Amino acid sequence: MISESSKRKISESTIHRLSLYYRVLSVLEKENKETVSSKELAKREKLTPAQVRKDLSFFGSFGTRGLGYPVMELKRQIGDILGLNRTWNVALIGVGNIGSALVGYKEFQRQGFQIRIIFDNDQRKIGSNHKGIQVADIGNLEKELKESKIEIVVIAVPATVAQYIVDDVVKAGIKAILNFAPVNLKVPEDVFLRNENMSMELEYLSFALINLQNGKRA
Amino acid sequence: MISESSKRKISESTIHRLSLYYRVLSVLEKENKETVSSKELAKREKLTPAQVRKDLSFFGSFGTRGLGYPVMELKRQIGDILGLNRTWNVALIGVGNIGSALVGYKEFQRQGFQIRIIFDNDQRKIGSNHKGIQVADIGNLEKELKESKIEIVVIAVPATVAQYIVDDVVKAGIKAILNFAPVNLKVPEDVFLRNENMSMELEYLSFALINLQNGKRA
DNA sequence: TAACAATTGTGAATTGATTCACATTCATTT
DNA sequence: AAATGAATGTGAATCAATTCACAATTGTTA
Ligand SMILES: NC(=O)c1ccc[n+]([C@@H]2O[C@H](COP(=O)([O-])OP(=O)(O)OC[C@H]3O[C@@H](n4cnc5c(N)ncnc54)[C@H](O)[C@@H]3O)[C@@H](O)[C@H]2O)c1
Ligand SMILES: NC(=O)c1ccc[n+]([C@@H]2O[C@H](COP(=O)([O-])OP(=O)(O)OC[C@H]3O[C@@H](n4cnc5c(N)ncnc54)[C@H](O)[C@@H]3O)[C@@H](O)[C@H]2O)c1
Repeated sequence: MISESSKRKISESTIHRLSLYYRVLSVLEKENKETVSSKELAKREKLTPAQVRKDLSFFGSFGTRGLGYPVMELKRQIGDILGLNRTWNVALIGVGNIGSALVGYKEFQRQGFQIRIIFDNDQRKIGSNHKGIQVADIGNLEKELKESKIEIVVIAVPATVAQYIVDDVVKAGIKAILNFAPVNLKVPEDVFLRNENMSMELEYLSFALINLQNGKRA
Repeated sequence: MISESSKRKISESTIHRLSLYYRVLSVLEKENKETVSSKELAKREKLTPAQVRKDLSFFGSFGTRGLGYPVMELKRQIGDILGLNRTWNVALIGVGNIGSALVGYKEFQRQGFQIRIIFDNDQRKIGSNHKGIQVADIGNLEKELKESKIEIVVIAVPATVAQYIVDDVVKAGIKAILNFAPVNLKVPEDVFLRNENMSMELEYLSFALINLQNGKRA
C-alpha cells in the first residue's frame, strides 16, 4: 500500500507505462523467461532503461542488481498496483456500435473487468440477452447499479445524452467512469473520469502527415 | 505552413488539445457564438486560459486583444493545422468487433476520415458489402491499397497477426497507421504509428480506485 | 576468495511543459 | 479623442518529467 504522502507524485504517464510493462511481462511469462532487465523491458516498448527503473522505483525495489527483475514476481506486483489481480464489476451503458464491440471483447474479462450488466433505452434491446449479459432499462439505472455492486461504468451512448446519463451514474454513487462520447463531461471532484477519444489519434495522424512528413518525427 | 525549424517544438499534448479546441469550436459555432475568449475555451475543457493561448501561439495570432477569438475563423484555422478541412482515404484491416464499430461510426466520415476499403481474411466476409464498403481479401492488400490511394490504415486484427499485417502495410508505402491491437508494433522511422489502447484507461481507473480513493485526485 | 561483469536504485542535472504576469492592443464609452 | 475595460501574445519563472551517471550490490568466473 502506498503511503498517503507519496500518493500525489505518481504521474499519469507512469501509470500508463505500468500497463505497458504488465503487458510485456505477460508475454515474457509465456516465453518462460525467468528474469528481465530494464534494458530489455525498455526495448520492447521503445522506452529508456532509466525510465523503466524510475517508474518502478516509485513503488519499491523489485529487482536484483546484476540480474534484473523476476518476471512472474514483477508482473504480480504491478498487477497489485494496477488492481489487475482481482475482478471489477463493470456496467456498460449504451449497446450500439462501440458498446457491442466492448461486450464481445474477451480480453477485458481476462484482465478482470467483468461486464455484469448493460443498460440501454431502446425497447428492442431491453430485456434481451447480449452475449449472455442482460440488457436492463436505463430507467432502472440507480437501482440496478447498486444491486449489481457495480464499481466502474462505461459510457457508450450518443454525446447528446452522455451528461444526463453521467449525472445519474454519479447519483448512484459510482466513482469511476470510462467515457467514449466525444464530450467533456462534468463530474464531482471525487469521481474518476477517463475519456477514450478515438478521433484524437486519427487527427494526430492527419496532423503528422501534413506537418511532419519531411522533417524528423515529433 | 509551419517552417522547417519550428516543426520540432510542438508537443503531442498541444496537438491533442487542438483536437479539443476544434470540438468546442464546433459546438460554439452551432450556438451561433461569434467570438470566444481563451478563458471560455479553457473552461469548457478544464484547462487554463494561458494554456489555450500558448497552444494557439505556436501556430500564429488568431485573436483580437480585448475581444477574443473569432469562432468560425479559428475553427477553420485549427482545421487547416489538423488537416480536417479535407478528406483522407482510410482503409480498415479486420472487420470483427471493433472494426465493425468503426465502420458504423458516422462521425469519422463527417470529420473527413473516409473508410474506402476493408480487408479481412475470413472467406465469409470477403466480397461482401459491409455498410456499403467492399470487403477485400487481405491477400490483395498491397495492390488494393495503392489502387484506392489509401493514406491512413487502421489495424483491427488480433494482436498475434498485427505485426505481419503492419509489415505488409508499410511495404505498400503507407505512412500513417492507427493500431487497436494491444502490441507494440515495429515500423520504420518515417511511418507514423499511433496506438489506441483501451485497456490502459480501464487500468488507470482500477489504479485510481485502489490508490487515490481517499486522497486528492491525481 | 578475489576480481569481474552486469544491472539496479537513485540523487542530480537536464530537458520539456505549464503557468505567471504584464505590456500591448483593440472596442467601447463618455 | 481620451479614458476604460477586456483579453491577447509572449518572455520569464516555475513546475514536472526524463535522462544521466554512478555508487552499490549481486552472480559468476578464474
Ligand atoms: N462507434 C465508434 O467507433 C465510436 C468511436 C468513438 C466514439 N464513439 C462514441 O461512442 C458513443 C456511442 O457510439 P455508437 O457508434 O456505439 O452509437 P450507437 O448509436 O450505435 O449506440 C448508442 C447506443 O446508446 C443507446 N442510447 C441512446 N440514448 C440512450 C439513453 N438515454 N440511455 C441509454 N441508452 C441510450 C442507443 O439505444 C444505442 O444502443 C457515441 O458518443 C460516439 O460518439 C463511437
Ligand atoms: N473489441 C474491442 O472492444 C477491442 C478493444 C480494444 C482492443 N481491441 C483489439 O482490436 C483487435 C480486434 O479485436 P476484435 O474484438 O474486433 O477481434 P475480432 O476477432 O472480432 O476481429 C478480428 C478480425 O480480424 C480478422 N483477421 C484475423 N486475421 C486476419 C488476417 N491475417 N488478415 C486480415 N484479417 C484478419 C478476423 O477475420 C476478424 O474479422 C484485437 O487486436 C483486439 O485486441 C479490441
